[in-house]
Amino acid sequence: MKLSTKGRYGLRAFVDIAIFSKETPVSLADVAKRQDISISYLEQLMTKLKKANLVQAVRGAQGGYELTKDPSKISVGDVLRALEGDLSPVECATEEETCEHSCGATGHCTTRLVWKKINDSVNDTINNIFISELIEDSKRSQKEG
Amino acid sequence: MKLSTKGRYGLRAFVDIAIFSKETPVSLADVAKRQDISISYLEQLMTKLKKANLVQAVRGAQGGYELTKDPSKISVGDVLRALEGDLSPVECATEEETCEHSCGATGHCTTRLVWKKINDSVNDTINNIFISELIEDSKRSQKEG
DNA sequence: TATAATTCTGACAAAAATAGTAGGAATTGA
DNA sequence: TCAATTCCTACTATTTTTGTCAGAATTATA
Repeated sequence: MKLSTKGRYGLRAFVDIAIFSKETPVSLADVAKRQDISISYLEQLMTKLKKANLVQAVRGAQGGYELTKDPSKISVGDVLRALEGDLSPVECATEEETCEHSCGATGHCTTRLVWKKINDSVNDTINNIFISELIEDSKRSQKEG
Repeated sequence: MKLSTKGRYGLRAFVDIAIFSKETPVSLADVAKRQDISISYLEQLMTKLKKANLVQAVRGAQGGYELTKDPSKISVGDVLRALEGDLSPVECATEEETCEHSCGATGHCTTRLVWKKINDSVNDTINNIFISELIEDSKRSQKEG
């Protein structure tokens, strides 16, 4: 049940961009330095975030990335799903049909209820944390630290 | 964020044993047939469940496995953690120290709050589903189906 | 216009984790 | 004794993860 580095690095990078792109776009070189993630890998992550329409790129010199919307309108769930795909603990937790094909259970699937509940609780959680909150949190800790 | 087959098969196998071991222990051969999981693989899973003191084995002919406690006293969380280890989405979600070593963040870690919240919600969920409920659910669906 | 700073794209590859299998030893009820 | 069973230790194929690399395309600026 571990999140891959895509999700972990990606969310950090996203928050970094959110914080530093207020006036001008942020280059991946800058994100890479601050977050200690290679530029190449960040490029992969950005591809996913662009497809999900969460960031937009400005190409060429002085270019970089910026958010497409206000950070208060983007949830952690949006970002993580863009990076990791569906976060459900098993395939059949999101499908509506029976899960016979995926778990081999004939007829009723005893454990499906469990997977659905896990899925719901994870989504409830991450859909209700917004990037703006993480930015605030970061600012607050900078003052304190 | 997928559960491995250890967790998926293991929980199914566990519920199977819970249901069929009321009077005599259940052999893995029987579980294997009903759940369509190889005996060899089940053996691996049982090792983990035994270590966690959730099942006990009866060796020799007519032997098998049975639960160590009443199914109403065993949560899905107990079983899944025995099979998968810690279910937290990242390493640092359960540790108390800073997570500098695991995520590379210097100082305050912006995203740690997120991982902790996910971790808490998953654990809340699975700690409050008991094996007895899954058994009831299974019986109910047998009557209906 | 030349150059440097960027993103964009696709291919590649090492390492780690997953998902098992295989063989045989040990135990025990009938 | 023997058949059924758990126990234990290796082994291995496949898949996923975690990146790297090379170079093309784009664009601001000197």
